[in-house]
Amino acid sequence: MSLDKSGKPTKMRWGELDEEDGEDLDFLLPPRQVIGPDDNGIKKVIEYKFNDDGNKVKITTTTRVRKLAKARLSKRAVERRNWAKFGDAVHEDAGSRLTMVSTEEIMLERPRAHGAKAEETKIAGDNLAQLGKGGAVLMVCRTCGKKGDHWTSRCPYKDLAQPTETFIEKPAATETAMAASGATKGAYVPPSMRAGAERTGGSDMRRRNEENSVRVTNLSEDTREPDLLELFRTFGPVSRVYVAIDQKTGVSRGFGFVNFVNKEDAERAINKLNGYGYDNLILRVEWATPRSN
DNA sequence: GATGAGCGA
Repeated sequence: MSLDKSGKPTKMRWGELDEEDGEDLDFLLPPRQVIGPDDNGIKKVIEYKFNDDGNKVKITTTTRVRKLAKARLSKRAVERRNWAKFGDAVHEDAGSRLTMVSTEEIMLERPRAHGAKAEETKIAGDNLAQLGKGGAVLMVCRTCGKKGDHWTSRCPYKDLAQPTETFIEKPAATETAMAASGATKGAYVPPSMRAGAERTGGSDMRRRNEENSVRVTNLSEDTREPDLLELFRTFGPVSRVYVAIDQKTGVSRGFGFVNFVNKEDAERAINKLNGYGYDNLILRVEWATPRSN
């Protein structure tokens, strides 16, 4: 309970609360201040009020912070309690509410997938501008770079590892690359096409994607891609696994494909796993014939 | 016995 200097209770009773004479002159009073709690757990609150006679009264409330609670706090926690408050909490009585709902507005920055948004919009705008002029060729094959002829998926060279000098010139510098292909600023240039990239002899051109493809048949119905990967990865890096699934029933069709990065690994896998008992069935593992498309 | 899905500038 709080007492003022004369020993009279200072807290107003509920009944008295709204019965004062309308005037609210509280803003004329000095601000309320909180001191402590000090090392002994003593906390003082100094407030000023007008009493019934309209005189300014200083009210000092002294309380003892519960020792028990304090004892439970770690040293670090006690230390944190003494940190200076910031934000809206500055106006809060220390310890009056341990948790408070923030009324502050906090702007969150949205993460972007890649590149700057501003840049993207600009690019889109440029394309639109070109469209407007009617001169834009939007169909550019990403494999061979040919414009207006076919999509990447229809590229006659899509199974080849890299475009050769036959249909795309290797630029001297990145800037030239962008200028030559008419690409917008910031377009991706694959490492193999960057200036200074070494070109391995044209003869050992490796096939892309579909190469070192191994067909696995006689799989049990519940064999899934992770299982296949688990089984085949012991031979070397695997670039892709696929298990044919019946689109209607969702059931495995009993065969799949595994693509190896290295041909030798694929070969060893075929030799080792063909005829290998797996899930009570005997696997057949052999080279896959290229996909017809 | 059997050879794969899907997207779009």
